[in-house]
Amino acid sequence: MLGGRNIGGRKRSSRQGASVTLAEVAELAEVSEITVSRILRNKGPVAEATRKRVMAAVEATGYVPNRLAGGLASAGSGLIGVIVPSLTNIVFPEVLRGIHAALDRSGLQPVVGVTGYDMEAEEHLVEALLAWKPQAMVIAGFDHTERTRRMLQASGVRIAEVMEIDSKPIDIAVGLSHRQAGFDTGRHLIERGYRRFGYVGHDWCADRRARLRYDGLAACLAEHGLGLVDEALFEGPSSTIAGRDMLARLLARQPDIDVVVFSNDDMATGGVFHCIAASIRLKEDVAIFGFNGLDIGQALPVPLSTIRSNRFLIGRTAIERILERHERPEGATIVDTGYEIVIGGTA
Amino acid sequence: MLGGRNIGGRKRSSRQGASVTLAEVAELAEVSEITVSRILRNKGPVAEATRKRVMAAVEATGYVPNRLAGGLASAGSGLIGVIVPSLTNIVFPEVLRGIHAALDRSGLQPVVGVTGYDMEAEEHLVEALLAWKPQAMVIAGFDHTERTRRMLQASGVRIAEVMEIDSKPIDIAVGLSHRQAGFDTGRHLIERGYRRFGYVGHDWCADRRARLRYDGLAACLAEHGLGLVDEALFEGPSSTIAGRDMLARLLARQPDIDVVVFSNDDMATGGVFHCIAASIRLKEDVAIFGFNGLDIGQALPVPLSTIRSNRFLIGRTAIERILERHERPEGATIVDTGYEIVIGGTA
DNA sequence: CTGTTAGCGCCTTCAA
DNA sequence: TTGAAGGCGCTAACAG
Repeated sequence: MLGGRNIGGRKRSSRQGASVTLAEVAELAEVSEITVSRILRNKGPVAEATRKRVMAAVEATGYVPNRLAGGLASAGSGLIGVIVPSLTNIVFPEVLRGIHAALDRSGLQPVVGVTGYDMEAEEHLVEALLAWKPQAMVIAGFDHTERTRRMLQASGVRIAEVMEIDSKPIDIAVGLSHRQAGFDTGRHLIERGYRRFGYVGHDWCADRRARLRYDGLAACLAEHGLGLVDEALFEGPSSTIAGRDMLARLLARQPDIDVVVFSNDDMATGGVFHCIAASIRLKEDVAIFGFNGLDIGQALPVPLSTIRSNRFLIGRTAIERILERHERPEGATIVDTGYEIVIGGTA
Repeated sequence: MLGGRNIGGRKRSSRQGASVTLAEVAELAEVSEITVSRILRNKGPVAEATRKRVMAAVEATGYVPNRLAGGLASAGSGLIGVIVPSLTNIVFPEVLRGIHAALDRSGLQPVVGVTGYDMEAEEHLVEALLAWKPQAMVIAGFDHTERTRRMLQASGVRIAEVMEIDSKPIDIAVGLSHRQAGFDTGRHLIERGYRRFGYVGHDWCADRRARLRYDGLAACLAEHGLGLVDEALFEGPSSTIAGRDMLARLLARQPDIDVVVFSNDDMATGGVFHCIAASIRLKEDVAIFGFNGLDIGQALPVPLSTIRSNRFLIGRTAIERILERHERPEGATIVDTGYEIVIGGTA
């Protein structure tokens, strides 16, 4: 086929992969490089006959375009930088899912960095990812070093700061108001008749959004002339075990608390487990309230009362908004993806 | 400082970011481009004075290297392609964690693709990621289309197929034998005196590894002259809710089953919830056994009996092995990351 | 220790 | 409808 022309004459670098280049495909198809390039990108007019010949050559050689070269020659790299603090906490993989869903078949690929809730690490990652000349950048939260902020600002590309909307973004923020969510938690529980509030939380240094919810809750209680009876804080990341242990500790100190607000569903699930194991009746003896609306909470023997944040939606929306417009607009934008109170059976 | 030299004279393309280039830094520092390049990469000998001057220029300009250009000019892109079937199932984020951990400060970045358990989608992803000329490729499982396998093979880069080791890899496999794990599950439970086995599973089309475990279990039972009394299969992805519902259904049909093996911990956790809600005594009335060894299982009111696979280790090991050697060796390698039976309290 | 030359593989701009 | 020339930003290989 194709006359079996020998394309071996060209001097080939002996480098990685020794992959087929546009030039080789062009030679085999007996057209110029640019014609092959045009056909592969569906750009500009091409004769059907030429297209067929070229596609055959592409097939025959097993050509895979080099996007490094493509990105360098044209403007965009076709990469999206994504920075999350953790993959352990299920909420971030869910944001990633949303990002992948929105990116599907766009020809763009996410390059993911994980900070481990460390702002220094984040700074290095931003620098590293910016070196790929990404089309855009998605980053969790507003907690950046001054230099990180400068780099993002100077990059000129679109920046989505996701998860929260309680601060002013560089470009666009997508998420929910954690402070308001905390406030609404308090109001909801007060309306349901609870008065003696406890709180079980995890490390705030790492998770500033948990702190915002706490602040909102405290503000709400204060507004109603109430306050937290007691709180138990775990010095580490949130986990089911931590929630279980901390609730045990809190109830040992304050047996007459009637509702405990947890920093998130993982912790709250642990609280539910403690109650089951210790034969404490949920809601009657003590009520439990979480945050996130994870699937696991709804599968518990008694469905967890909580607030559903929309992680998938956050990821998807961030990408959608960013792709709408390639250049960064003048003012900042805030997109509120909202939240809903999930009634459940534990509060 | 630096005499405030004007670097504006150079014609600048008005393209994306209009970012600072090596040439500009070089001009400002009054050295050649290659010198700046060397300094930034710590390659070759450089006078301390020059280094200082160059670093100052880098600072002053806010230079960010362009890795597209760097990758094109040198051999490696500095990208690692990673393909997973899902981010919903927590095991894959855990593998990603291992990958990120091993990549930390290596200067390599993962580019992640998600297939949704779809081999067509996987094929597109492999093609797309290969276009970035990745240094290596990590991909979950052995289930690829013929073309996918050809592309991976032809790429010449190192390929790690992770999660399982029950088939022959293209280059290197890192994971555990799911068939053997299933077999050992059977043996362990038989040793503990269980005889009337039930099985609760999820969609096998998507999750072939669950199928392998099932086959191993069945083989073990057969070897002991036993068989599954009954099984309940959920037509969809694994989830806690599904496990809960399916166990309810199974026990309604077969009240005298004494142990139920679940396709994984998510499903098994649902099973535990069903028992708690229905006041079925775990182990006495019915025993439950999972697979994965997730944290959630160990935080349950009764810790789940299960098998711990080592997802983090799988991800980390895959990267470590791959980075050991840049060229793909002749023969295939298999790395068994093993598993342990977690005794727990449900079986 | 530093610079020169010559690409990497592709795409943009112009011309035919 | 196709092609030629030049360059994207960087680095390898050799000089000096």
